[in-house]
Amino acid sequence: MLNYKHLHYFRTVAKTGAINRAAEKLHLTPQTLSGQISAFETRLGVDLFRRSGRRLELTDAGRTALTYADDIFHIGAELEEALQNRDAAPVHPFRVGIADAVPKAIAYQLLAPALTLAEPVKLVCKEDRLEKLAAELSIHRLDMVLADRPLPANMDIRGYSHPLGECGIAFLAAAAVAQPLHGDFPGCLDSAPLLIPGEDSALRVPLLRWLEKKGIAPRIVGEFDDSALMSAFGQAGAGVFPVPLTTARDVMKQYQVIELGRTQDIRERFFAISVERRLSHPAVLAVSEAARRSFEPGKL
Amino acid sequence: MLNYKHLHYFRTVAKTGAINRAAEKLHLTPQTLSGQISAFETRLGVDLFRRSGRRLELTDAGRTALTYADDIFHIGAELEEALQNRDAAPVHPFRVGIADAVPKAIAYQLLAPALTLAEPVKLVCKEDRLEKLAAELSIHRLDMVLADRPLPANMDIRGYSHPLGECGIAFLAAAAVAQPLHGDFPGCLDSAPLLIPGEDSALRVPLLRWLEKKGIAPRIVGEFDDSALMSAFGQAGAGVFPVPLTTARDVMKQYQVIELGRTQDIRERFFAISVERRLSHPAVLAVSEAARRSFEPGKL
DNA sequence: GCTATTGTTCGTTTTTATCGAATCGAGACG
DNA sequence: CGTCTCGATTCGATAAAAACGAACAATAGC
Repeated sequence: MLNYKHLHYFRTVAKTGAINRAAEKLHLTPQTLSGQISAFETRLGVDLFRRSGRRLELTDAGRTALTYADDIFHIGAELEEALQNRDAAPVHPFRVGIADAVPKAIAYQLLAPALTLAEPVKLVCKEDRLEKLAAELSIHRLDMVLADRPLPANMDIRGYSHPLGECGIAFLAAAAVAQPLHGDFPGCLDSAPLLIPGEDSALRVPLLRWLEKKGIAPRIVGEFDDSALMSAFGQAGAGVFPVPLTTARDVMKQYQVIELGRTQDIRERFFAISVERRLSHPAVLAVSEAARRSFEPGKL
Repeated sequence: MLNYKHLHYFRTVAKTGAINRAAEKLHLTPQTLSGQISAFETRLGVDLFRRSGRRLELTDAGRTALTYADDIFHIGAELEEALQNRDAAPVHPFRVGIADAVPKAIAYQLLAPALTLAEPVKLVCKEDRLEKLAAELSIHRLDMVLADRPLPANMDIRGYSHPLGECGIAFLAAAAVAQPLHGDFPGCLDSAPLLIPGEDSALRVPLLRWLEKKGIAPRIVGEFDDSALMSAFGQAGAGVFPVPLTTARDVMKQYQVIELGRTQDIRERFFAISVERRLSHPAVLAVSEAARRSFEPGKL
């Protein structure tokens, strides 16, 4: 029988990337966490982490375990909520799925218009991998999905992807990281520490290709599915990280990082995916219309 | 934070219907289980069971919690399996979803041909509600879904429903239940205790309509999503229960029940749902072809 | 080569889960 | 109506687990 407490500990460590931080988050001491993780690995008979130096990184098995763990605790949270709100008014909420790769600030920016409609709507957000969200969309458990790419063709789902807008990207970094870099942008990125989006992001491939074409070879020190986590690491000085231009100003302010440079060659795009060809849900409509305005070139 | 150990205990009690039996299954004493369940309810702030006499029955909240719990432990089991078979040969298995409403005997009958193919296939079965299975089908995590209805139109999934066959149904009951009934079939069903399929079953509505049209008003004493569970209750003398004719003979033998009568007016149908229009997966093809033979009228 | 940081090991303490014995309540039965 | 049985429950004692403190090992940065 799987130990779900251990699974939870594992997930926290995997998400934060360090036993230290996870221990703090869980209100535990590092030695406890270390022991529990080892016990978990022993019971499973599989190594979840590779100990490289004093650093922990997920093994292949760890990565698959993490995706399952995400599912499990996601449903667990839903369960709790379902039981709490059991006697609440059965209002039909506006259910939006947000692909992991979409920066939270963008998601907010895109969704905000839905909250200012004449009739008040209850917004229910769910974050997950696009694949999962699309499946939920197909069985009408979501009204809309926000993603950084259209609905992939290999998913046999009747859905329509409405482009919301696109923009270039900016490269940001903490001052301590930016200072030592020499040369102009983008040359200064050469051999600089760089954080890149994870495999689920549509940005990843164009970004790597752009670097290659420019003859720039940064040191890729981290890979993040979640852009907020990437920003946090960037703030801490882990490396240079890309953000969509629409949010660059806010990120710089919030995370106290500076801009190294920007390019319009790499385009970050955003889509609203719905099952209806015509956007009829008033909230979906509001989001879609507002998006066109907010991505006007003048604003960037 | 949800206590997953408690959730597991809860699920076992809910599934077995009694603390006693659950305790035995879990290798625990009843008093432990009782205490842990109470603690769980207290922490959740919701009653999961209603204590009616010395019997336990699920509350409304309990029922919803159970469906979530099923999901959670289902994924948990998948996780364990995924980690165990990590170094096994990456054989691409034949992944079949079986809607809850499909009797297990039928599922076996339909799938058996896939196991006798020239090249051996590894069959992976997953049971769930049709809705969930269809979603997994759409993202290619299943090759085929067996259901008792075509793909509902309100799910916006590109899938094709291939009719596998159909048959009438038989009404079975334990001898002790059948004896006191007077009159011919179907009149004898009037005011008889009857078990019916749950809401997810395509059979439910036609069955109720048929009874109404015949002017028969049985006492509906139970409702089951799972036909095997229904048969078990039927065997124990809970009431008369319907089964598809194709399996009537086997059920009568296995559960020591007798047939009250049969009708061809209510049709139980079976479908294979796949994402491809043309059935190309050899195993899917084998299943589909064999189905036509096994449902020949002569065999019923 | 120091030093701060990060993860681990070991024995002890605290918390949680479990059990045995006894109790309660509902239904069955003479 | 009492009595018996069965299932759930309460309570204090006991066992298992999780968590901690202290000490240690390894590494990256200075």
